[in-house]
Amino acid sequence: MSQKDTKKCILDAAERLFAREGFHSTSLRMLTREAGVNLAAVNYHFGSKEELIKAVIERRLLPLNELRTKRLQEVRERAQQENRLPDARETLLAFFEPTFAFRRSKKGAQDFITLVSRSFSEPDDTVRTIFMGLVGRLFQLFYEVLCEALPKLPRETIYRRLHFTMGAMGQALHMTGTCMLIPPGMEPQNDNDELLEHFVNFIKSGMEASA
Amino acid sequence: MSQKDTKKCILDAAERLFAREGFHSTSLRMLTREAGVNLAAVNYHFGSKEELIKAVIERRLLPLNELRTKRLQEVRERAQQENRLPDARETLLAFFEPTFAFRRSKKGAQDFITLVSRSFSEPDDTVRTIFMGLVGRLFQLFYEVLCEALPKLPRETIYRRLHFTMGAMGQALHMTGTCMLIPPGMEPQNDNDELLEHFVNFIKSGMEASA
DNA sequence: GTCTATAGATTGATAGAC
DNA sequence: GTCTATCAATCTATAGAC
Repeated sequence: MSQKDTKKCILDAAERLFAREGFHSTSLRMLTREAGVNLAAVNYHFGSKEELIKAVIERRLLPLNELRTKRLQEVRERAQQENRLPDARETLLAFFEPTFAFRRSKKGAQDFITLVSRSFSEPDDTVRTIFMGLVGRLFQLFYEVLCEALPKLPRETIYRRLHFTMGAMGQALHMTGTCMLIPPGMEPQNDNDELLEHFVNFIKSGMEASA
Repeated sequence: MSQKDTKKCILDAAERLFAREGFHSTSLRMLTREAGVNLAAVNYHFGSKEELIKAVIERRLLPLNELRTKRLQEVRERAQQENRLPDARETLLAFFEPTFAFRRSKKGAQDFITLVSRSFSEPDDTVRTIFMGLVGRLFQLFYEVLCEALPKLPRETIYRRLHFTMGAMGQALHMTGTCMLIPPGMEPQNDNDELLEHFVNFIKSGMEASA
């Protein structure tokens, strides 16, 4: 197996296991067995278990964040050129369309989503610090464009609502996974576009509520 | 130390450490040292680490769920007696008022909230299964009263929005903890009533959005 | 009921042969 | 780069003295 394949196999297995079993519950033995590589390979290629989780998160999050940042900047610039305020729905879509699209884009994306959704409330410093470092500037931008789109609302109100929104997003993104309520006879709909539509409707209405 | 004190010390320390370090990262050595009791005390009093986490969750959640259930049933019965539909805001408050009040009621409540917020996306079967078993019927009731309050909306829409809501609640409840965005010069407001008010406004608006 | 001591298993990491 | 073998530390759980 080439070096590149080995690294990729480890990253794939780590993504799957860290998401399904948790970071601490996943041992390197479990992980390397699942990846079909030698036990020593993780430390050789990544240095440590901590460096591995960092690599797992960065592999997916860096490109996704770049895309979301670009979309948000476009919304802001288009509004400036047309001498108007950014539209709230456009702003939300700039952030959530790439996010929900990513969810269906790649093998392992659902596992990654689970991993990230949990990072908001992750107790482990390693994981949470890595994650927060990667999304901080993006969230700041999202917050600023939202404030421009909703100039009548106090900024603290938007700030709070953005937190609520991020929590809601976490649930929305892994709704395909475990559902907490299973009303009899109700099949969870997993169509991605429909889910995004429902989600943005919900959030837009909540965001625009009078303060 | 009396038997009762020992059990309580263990429960308190477990609540704190499971919330702050995670279930798997907390060893019995760490836990019993923090509690000021002997290493063997956990297994003597609770049987195993798994039984301990169950006891930690049940101690707080059983009384809280009883209260929320009672409040929801009252909303439903009052509407029936007055021959009208339940009010959406009343329904939301029946669930969230006790929840947010609990957050400030007891020492250790904030740690417990952290623990529970994370349970929605908890990878560990032990924790998630215990938690889901304890809230399943309550969530079902909440869902039903909401459907009665919002008869114009498709039930699947309410079902989805209830998931979003639960995710948002998780973020709202530990907003006192780590904040992801810290816009310069903005001090997070931690007044409980105000947070509840903001939250219910947000959720009510999202819940009532046309489908 | 509380303690010490320890069994028995598993962990992350590394040294050294190939 | 990949492997085996192993170290040193940690873990949960328990046996047995007091």
